[in-house]
Amino acid sequence: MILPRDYFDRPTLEVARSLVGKYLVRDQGSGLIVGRIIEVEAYIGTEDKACHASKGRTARTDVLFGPPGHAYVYLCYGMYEMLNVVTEREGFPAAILLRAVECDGRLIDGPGRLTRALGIDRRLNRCDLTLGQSLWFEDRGTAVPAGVLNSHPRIGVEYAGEWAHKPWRFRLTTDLSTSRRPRTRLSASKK
DNA sequence: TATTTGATTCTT
DNA sequence: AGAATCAAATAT
Repeated sequence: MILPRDYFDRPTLEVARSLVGKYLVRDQGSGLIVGRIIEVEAYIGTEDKACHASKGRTARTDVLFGPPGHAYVYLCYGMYEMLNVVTEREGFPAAILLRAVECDGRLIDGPGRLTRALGIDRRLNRCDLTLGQSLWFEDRGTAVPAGVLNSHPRIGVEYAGEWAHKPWRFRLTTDLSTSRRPRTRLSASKK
């Protein structure tokens, strides 16, 4: 079942937690790429200094203020495309960053790697993700067992002051994901 | 108009 | 510890 717009029209933390374990499906015309969502981060409102919408409504952040269920794709560090899905009612800016998926038994760990693996770039910015075209989310009925969903502080947002340590990153504990965690994470703790 | 800085990843 | 690489934000 394709996740409909109503699914994303809810409190962002609720959507983020429930999105882990769901599936991200990419259609580029030559077969589907399906990834089970392992890790996401929530960015919520203009108060959240880590959220791009904290800078106000600009050409870049406009999509965050729009209706839920749309893609927010932007370039980071000059080389990595970041995929987000917009949440909450129109007028309230919030989104969820897709950080890791499991694809054909392989862990694709990192938002830049994820978009590269699925062939996602800024051309998909503002696309409706509830139509079942190009890119969408699916609930395949697989339940996430209790106790395997952990929350952590978000990555790379040390500049965000008190907002930096909010536990708005959600990650599934799997055999795959526990094997190769840290390192790139530690380097992000620099100023 | 110029400089700084990231929702990162890969190499040394 | 540093490079790669660029658009948006901020300073000038």
